[in-house]
Amino acid sequence: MMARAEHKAGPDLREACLAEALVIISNAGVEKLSIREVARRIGVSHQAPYRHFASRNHLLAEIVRRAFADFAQALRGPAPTDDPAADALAMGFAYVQFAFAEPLKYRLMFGGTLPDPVDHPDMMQGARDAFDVLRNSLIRLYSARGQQPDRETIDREALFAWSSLHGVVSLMRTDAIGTLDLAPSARADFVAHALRQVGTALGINTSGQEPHRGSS
Amino acid sequence: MMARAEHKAGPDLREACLAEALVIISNAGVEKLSIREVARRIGVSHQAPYRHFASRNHLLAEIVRRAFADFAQALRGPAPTDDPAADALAMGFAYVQFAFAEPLKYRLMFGGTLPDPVDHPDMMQGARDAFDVLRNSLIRLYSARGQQPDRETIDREALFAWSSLHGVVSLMRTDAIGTLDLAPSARADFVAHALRQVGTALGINTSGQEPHRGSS
DNA sequence: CAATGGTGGTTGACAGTGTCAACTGATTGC
DNA sequence: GCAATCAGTTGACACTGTCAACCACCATTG
Repeated sequence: MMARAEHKAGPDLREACLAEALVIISNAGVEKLSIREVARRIGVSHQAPYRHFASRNHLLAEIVRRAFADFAQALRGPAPTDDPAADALAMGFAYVQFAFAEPLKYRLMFGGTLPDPVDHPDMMQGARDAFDVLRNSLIRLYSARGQQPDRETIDREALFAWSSLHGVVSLMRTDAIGTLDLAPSARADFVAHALRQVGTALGINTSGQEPHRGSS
Repeated sequence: MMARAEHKAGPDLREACLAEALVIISNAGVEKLSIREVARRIGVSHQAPYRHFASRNHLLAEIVRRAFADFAQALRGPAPTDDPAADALAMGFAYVQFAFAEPLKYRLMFGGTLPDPVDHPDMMQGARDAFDVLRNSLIRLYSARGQQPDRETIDREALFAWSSLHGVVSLMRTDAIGTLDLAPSARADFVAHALRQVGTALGINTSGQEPHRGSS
């Protein structure tokens, strides 16, 4: 009688799983992601996803991998002009914008609940790509000043820039910032201000824009 | 025959649970923390901890609360001298040092898997305290320069400093930094360099220490 | 064409989890 | 002395990930 529900999703069950997993994560958080729930929603047996993902973490790792890839792409987004300083700032904005436009992905990438990268070597490829984008932007920046810093210097500055941006976004997203009783405008300006400060530390003087406190 | 194991822990079962939970978390990560495992290790029934904690998250929230309290204490640690700039830098070091000395607690606080602060109002008290410590340090810093910035400015700068430090530590801890192929010395100097850069952005010129790149 | 094997799906178990409910033994206040 | 409360117990229930065995189909070969 072949009653058995007609082998639902076809060959794209893998994609369906990934899509549904994203829905779950965005609704209930990553820790609520369960393979059984994914299967249930798709209308397929609880074991079916295991044909496509060796474990829950493998499913999650694939989602994270794509998130990193998107992230790297977003950083590559602003086409380079002939002003490396402006480009660097644009990349900073792109970073923050991505974090706000795709909070889900961002949280996935930097939220700390990643599957162990050792078990999922490809997962972090996008992270490496993104870091290269940042490195290159800094190299252009230095080179426009007639400097040719060595790799250590570049890596140091890149790490600093990245970590500052990450810290900014991270504090924004953490509930920590919600529980601090901040002056309202401070919270609003926070991102722009932090970007400006990072620029300052890297020796970019935000063109035309006078720093609003007189010192230095 | 009163065989029932002699009501083990006494009134400090609560403390025993917290201690054992810390062991579990440090060995296997926070997501492996389970009330049943805690109970099992202490040698008590799987339901006993519920006398002291309404749920697994309440147990976790108490651990997090103490971690934040310790953190605030660590930031208060360096006694203020008469050099606010040096004090601010010392606080930066204290921040990073805490993160390295107590990676477990730090990960708990900023790892992103916190119980919802709305359900655990006291949990973040230490975070607010720590932020106040930072605010005060900056106020002293400005005031030593003869400035009296308003609260928005202070909050902005405090957020920037905090987020940068957090970003630094966060990248250090994330496996992300492990998967980037960095110049080795860049990784080693990273923290010191970032602290210096944050100081630069805040207008602190690290005394006697010439910035190693010539510009401005 | 028939046998074969892989591929994608199924059901059924098992151990582990959080948590509700009902119970028991001791301690304590009246 | 006795009721109440506290601290811990056992026993369930629903949920999870994952292993194992099974089944249906499709494409391949012989």
